[in-house]
Amino acid sequence: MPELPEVETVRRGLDRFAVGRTIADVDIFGPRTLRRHPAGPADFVGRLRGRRVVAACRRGKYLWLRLDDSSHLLGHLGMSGQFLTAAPGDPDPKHLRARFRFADAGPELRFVDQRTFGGLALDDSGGEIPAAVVHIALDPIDPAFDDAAFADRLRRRRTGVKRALLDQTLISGVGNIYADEALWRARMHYARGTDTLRRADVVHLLEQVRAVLDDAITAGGTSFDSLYVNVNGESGYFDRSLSAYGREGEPCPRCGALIRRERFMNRSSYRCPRCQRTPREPRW
DNA sequence: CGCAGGCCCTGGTAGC
DNA sequence: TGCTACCAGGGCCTGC
Repeated sequence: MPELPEVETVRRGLDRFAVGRTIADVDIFGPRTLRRHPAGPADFVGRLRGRRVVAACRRGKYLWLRLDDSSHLLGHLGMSGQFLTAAPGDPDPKHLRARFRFADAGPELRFVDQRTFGGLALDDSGGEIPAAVVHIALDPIDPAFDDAAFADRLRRRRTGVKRALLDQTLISGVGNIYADEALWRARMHYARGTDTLRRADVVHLLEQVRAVLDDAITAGGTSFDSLYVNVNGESGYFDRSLSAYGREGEPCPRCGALIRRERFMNRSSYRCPRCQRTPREPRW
């Protein structure tokens, strides 16, 4: 599933593929992809025609293209969204949701999304970042991320540490996979109460979050192709590097105990029962 | 305000 | 074989 590393890989792809080009026309397929654009598809398409792409930006799992009139073409991949490139006239893939044609008649950009949790919107409210992104916290690889402020906020919470890592208003970009991986690296149980963490525990956890994100971005970067605007997150390029997530019944790479899968927050959590002991007062 | 849980969505697969 | 149930889970929304 696309989390920060996958979305960053897509952003880099869009940076090379789309920046500097002018949008000639857009096709929208189906009603769901623009559900966050209340003005509707005609408005969306009308505002995009003739706009030049100025920059490809990202915060957490949101990405957007800044356009030459200071509006933003905002996208979220959800669970299955992909941006793909194709030659004009190539057959439409299943689950094609949007097609962007460019004035240079070169390769087009397609938004493909099987499960339609993803979506697009156009924001021309004039802000530096799209209004829908304002409430999203900085992500931990943003140079402006404030470690001390994060530690303070986290320790004031009264919840489990994994819930907090998945809260995009506290720290963005971390999803189920990299939360489990970072907690495994930090030897921390997902139900550890945030209010029981010492400041040093938070610092250490944050180091593990950054390490796993950096490793995944590096892996995504190596598999990146100039004409294929990666990536669906299911392509598995980082799978071999996962230590706990998806490895139920396999030995912990650190201690050999068998990784467990547990239902938590209506999704699966993977942990090593020896390295990540259940706390005395868990906060589920 | 903080926090928890429901809901949206579809294709693959396990089980009967 | 064909049906049902379950699984993947990010983010918005609601209710307490």
